[in-house]
Formats: sequence, structure tokens, C-alpha cells
Amino acid sequence: MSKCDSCIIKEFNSLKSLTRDELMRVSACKTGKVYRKGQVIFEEGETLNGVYCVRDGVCKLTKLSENGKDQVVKLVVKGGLLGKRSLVSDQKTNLSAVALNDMEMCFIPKAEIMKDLSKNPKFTMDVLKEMAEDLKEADESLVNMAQKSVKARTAEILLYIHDHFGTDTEGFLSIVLSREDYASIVGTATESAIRILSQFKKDGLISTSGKRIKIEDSNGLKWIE
Amino acid sequence: MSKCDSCIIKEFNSLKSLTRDELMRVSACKTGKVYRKGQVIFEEGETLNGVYCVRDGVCKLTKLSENGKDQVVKLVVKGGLLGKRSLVSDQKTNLSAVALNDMEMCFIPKAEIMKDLSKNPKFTMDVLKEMAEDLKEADESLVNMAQKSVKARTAEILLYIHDHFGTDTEGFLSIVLSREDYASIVGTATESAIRILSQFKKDGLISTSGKRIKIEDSNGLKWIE
DNA sequence: ATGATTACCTGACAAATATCATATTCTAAA
DNA sequence: TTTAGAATATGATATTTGTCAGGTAATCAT
Repeated sequence: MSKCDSCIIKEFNSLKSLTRDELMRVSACKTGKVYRKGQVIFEEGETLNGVYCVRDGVCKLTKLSENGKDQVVKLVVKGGLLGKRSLVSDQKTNLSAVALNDMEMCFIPKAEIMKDLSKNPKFTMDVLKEMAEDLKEADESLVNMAQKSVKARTAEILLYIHDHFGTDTEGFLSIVLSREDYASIVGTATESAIRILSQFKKDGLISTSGKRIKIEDSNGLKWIE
Repeated sequence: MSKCDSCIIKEFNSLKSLTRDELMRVSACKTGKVYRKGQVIFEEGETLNGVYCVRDGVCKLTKLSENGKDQVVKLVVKGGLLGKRSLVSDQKTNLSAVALNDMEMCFIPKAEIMKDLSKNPKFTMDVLKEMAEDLKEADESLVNMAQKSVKARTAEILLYIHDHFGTDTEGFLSIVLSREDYASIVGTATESAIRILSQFKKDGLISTSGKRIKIEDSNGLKWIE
């Protein structure tokens, strides 16, 4: 397995603020893990004893609602760190993580990271900043969820995925989700998500090929209300 | 104005992790501010150059939705710190703060707090923990917003206010909100909020006296879906 | 290749919620 | 105290969204 200090992934998260020495220590005790599409990485309520650094693939963070449905709270791709909140607050995790395609991750034990958190202020500050960003995003999601129609939320997640995670060489969204996942992100019934995506297709806003979606008229999507 | 190190309020927030010396410094540069009911403390997009510590009163943190309606993201009472996220991330604030009744606050300039953040790891860790808690709460709100009915959300906010902020001597919720505020919290039209609260009253779940609300059957409210 | 399973799609209807209109009650300022 | 303006209340109706029911198409393990 590659060493952390030479790992390009770390540039995308707060691990970049660790010193070379600290990275060597982290590297020495990390373990690599591979998850298959659909596999559960951890489940709501579990005690995590470390953080996961995503090297490749995509996963969804979900939370079970009282009505028994999963709600997707966040999508995490290469460079993301899973388990930060749980680590910091020293609580069981409030979210589940499920791989959306085959994933490659590094697992860093809690003790090692906590050592750095207590000794490297720059690193702590960086984690703080990442958390602040998550919080801001969560506020935005909350407002969208509360104030926008399902159709508008669906249009928005398509644009979000496009802008944040990009497209493949053919122009299709590089993150491929099931209709059920879309429903679970925008917080609606699967049938509704299907209907809305079909409508978007009819209206020429998107096109599809299998499960893949291509945005044809991003401006049109922006004006959905 | 009282000194921070003898201020009981600090026990409720991360300032408690500051040393006596640090508190003296903070105390020396803080300024007291008073806000009237309805007054804007700060507005979305402003650059905050410090944090606000709530000594008395209640305020709402809101965010303007694209449809022009305000969404209440959080209620903050005595002991709360406003402006943390903005301070940490060094960005303009993403939320507005409006006093719900007359308020007394202390304003602590950014420079002073940042000094402590960079030098007192226990304090930084505490801020980190508070932020982690906010994030967890935001995730929960998101799921509720996405998956529960307006009626259930309304029941929930009543119980939340009861459990978190308590009641006055007569048993009425100690935080008094307009129907419009309730609507803005649960993310619905004002008329819908009014209707639902009226229904709750008819069903004997709550009773009212002017704008004040008393929970009569908290168990009944819990089972609303 | 084939059957079984899962994902996707669509229609019909029911339920929840928004919107508009209008009336009533409360409240704060003159 | 009076009174204009705001907040609360309620009805009628339109719109959005969910649910159930029945399909077809894609995918997977044998």
C-alpha cells in the first residue's frame, strides 16, 4: 500500500495539514479496505474507532427516518473523510455509510488521529474548517428541503452532482445513482422521483443511457420551481 | 458590565474551557449589546468580526430561501454562541440572527477569540465538539424535514421547545413564537401552521393563552404522524 | 440462454399542502 | 380610548405529492 505522505488524496482533505512525520506515523498504522458496490461501510449507531479516507469510489451517508425510510444526507467521493464528527464528539456515529460503487479506502485508527488533533493546531483548525463547511452545506440542504418543491430539489441534485463530481468522457454524470437513491436524496417517494426524471427527459432537460444521466439543458434545470 | 470569569453563562458554552487568564483578556475587550424584540443582530452575507454570547433572551437563526421565504434553522437561548461557524471558516455568515424577545448579549472581537483558538487546544476541541453537535442536529432536522409530514414536524417542534427551553411558572412554553415563526421553522405556509395548531387545540393536545402555548398531552403529540 | 429478481415506468386515485379570499381578534400607536 | 395595522382564523379550491396496482425492461446467478 502506498504511503500517506506521497498519497495525492490527502491534498483534498485536512490530512494535508499534517507534518511529514505525522503522516509517516499515520501511514504506518493505517489499513487499506475495499468495499463492493452496495456494501455497508458502517451503520448508524456503531462506534467507529477511526476515520475512513476515500481513495476511490463514491458512497452515500444516510440516516434512518422514524418512518423507516433512509434519507441520504451527503455523497462522499475521493478525498473525503468519513467519521470525523463521530471521532471529535466521541459519540456513536449518527449516519450510515454505504458504497455506491466499488471503493478503496484507508482506515486510520482513532488513537493516531486524536494524537495529531491534540498536538497540531493547524490540523485541528483544518478539521474545524471542514466541519464548518459541512454545517453550512447542511443548513443549505435544510432550507432547500423545507422550501422547495420535489421537482426543484431533483433538478438541483442533478446540477449539484454535475458541478461537484463532474462527468465522464461522454458527458454523463460521473456518479450513477438508482431512482431510489435519487428519491432518498430529495426526500420523496421512488415513484415521484421516477416521474420527475421522466418528465425532465420529455422536456429535453436531461437524456439517459441505462442508468446514466446526461444534463442537456442546465439552464432549464436551474429555473425549475 | 460583569466580568467573563465570574459570568455563569460561560458554563453553558465552550468559553468554559478558557483559562482564568484568557477569560480576563476576553472580558477586557468584550462589549455588551442589547437588542429589542424583532431587531436584526446580523444578516446573511455580513462579515462578522466576532462572536456573540447570549446572556439573556432568545433569537432565531434564519436563512433566506430562493423563493423569498425565511427558513428558521436554529433557536438560540442563554449560553449560546452566535457566529462560530463564520469565525472559524473565515467566511461571511450564512445565516441571519433576529431577536425573538429583548436580548442581552456580549460581543467578543474575532482577534481575541482566534488567539485562544490557536493557543488553547482544550478550547479548540470544545468548539470542535460544539460544531459536531450542531452538525448532528442539522442532519436530524434534514431527515425530519424530508421525511415527516408538516403535522408531525409541528408536533415535534413543540416538544423540542418544551424539552430544550422549558416552561414558565404556569406551564406555558417559555419561548413564545408567532404562527409565522412556527411556519418558518417547520417549512410550511403560515395558514397551514395556524390550521395545525388549531387542530392540536381542538384535539386537546395543546392549549393556548394569547400567543402562549401549553402542552397538554405530550404523549399524544409524540404519536402524530 | 433462461428464469428469477430487481429496477424502472405509468395510471388512477387519495391524501397532504398551498393558495386565495375573507372574516375576526389582537395590539400598539395616536 | 380609539383605531389602523398586524396576527390569527377558517372556508373553498387548486396543486403537489403519496400510495397502490399493474405493467415492462434490465440484470444477475445458474
